[in-house]
Amino acid sequence: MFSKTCEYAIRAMIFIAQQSKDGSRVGIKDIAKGIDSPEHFIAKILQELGRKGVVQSLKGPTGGFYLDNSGRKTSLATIVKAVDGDDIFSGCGLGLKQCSDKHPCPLHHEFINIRKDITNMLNKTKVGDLQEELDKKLTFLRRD
Amino acid sequence: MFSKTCEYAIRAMIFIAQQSKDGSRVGIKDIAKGIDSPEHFIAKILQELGRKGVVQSLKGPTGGFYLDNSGRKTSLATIVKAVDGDDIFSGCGLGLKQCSDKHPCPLHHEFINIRKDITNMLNKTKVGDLQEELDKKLTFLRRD
DNA sequence: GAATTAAAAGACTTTTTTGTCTTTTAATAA
DNA sequence: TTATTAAAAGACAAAAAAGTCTTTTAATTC
Ligand code: FES
Ligand code: FES
Repeated sequence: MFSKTCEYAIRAMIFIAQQSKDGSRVGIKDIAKGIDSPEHFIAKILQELGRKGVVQSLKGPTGGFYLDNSGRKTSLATIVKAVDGDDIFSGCGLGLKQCSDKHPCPLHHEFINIRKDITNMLNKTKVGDLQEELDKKLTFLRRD
Repeated sequence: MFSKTCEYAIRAMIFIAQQSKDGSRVGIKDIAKGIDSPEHFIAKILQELGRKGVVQSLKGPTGGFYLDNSGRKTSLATIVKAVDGDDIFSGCGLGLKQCSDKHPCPLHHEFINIRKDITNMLNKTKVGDLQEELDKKLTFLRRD
């Protein structure tokens, strides 16, 4: 469904939302541990998200990654688009160069319903909502 | 959603169903042209599907790939499982090692509905059904 | 201002996926 | 039975994704 990069990105965003909700920042090492990802790899991913304005960061002592209240309202769709592009939102399920109602592939009619459900789900699901459930220990970012 | 390999596999299966419905066989070159895929690559994919009994083939003159009436009832789920494994049917959407109701990731509750829809769709969609729509020129296996 | 801290940048490596090519095997046709 | 045809097998190559490491830049603390 998502690339490994994108899976890490989503998990990291939720973790950062949780760890920075008091206005503090969280470092790469803690993020990597918190979501069970390779440290340098998630660093690279977050730098890219930083460049695109999806996550905030600050260098130096007390520095790290954080999300403000508006950042907490970021949808998963925003993250997925930034990392994986919009293939999942508009691409053909059977790999034709273009998905089109006028020139549909054999799976088109079955596929567009699912694609719409995925799109709706990603659009309506916000990082902050997922973080709240995480706080209540109803969900988990890693297996131990 | 699916790997390139799996996209080609599904398209090839539908094409083979179409071309072999009169009891004849279709060669690799025609398949590659018919679904717009690299010739040697789809050959390799179909060999693997052949080993797993998902498609039939015969060597020599008048040889090629074909599907009998029972093969035409093959579901997309069978093809996807043979090629991509069952990650899409049971894997965690955020990449945790295991998807579990007892230890759900933040996306679990949103994701399992979509996963169930995908599973149902792949199980109920049969190669033969898609081939019939293709015959009516309602759908297409390639652009141009 | 100097030392320290932590992210940014980017070069590099490994693994996986995708794609290509050549040789072998098996079926048919003459 | 020999030539021909077409898939099977498997080695090989290229590209993309995933992961690692080192150096640079920018904050903070002393
Ligand atoms: S054309 Fe394939 S999903 Fe629309
Ligand atoms: S645990 Fe992640 S989808 Fe079920």
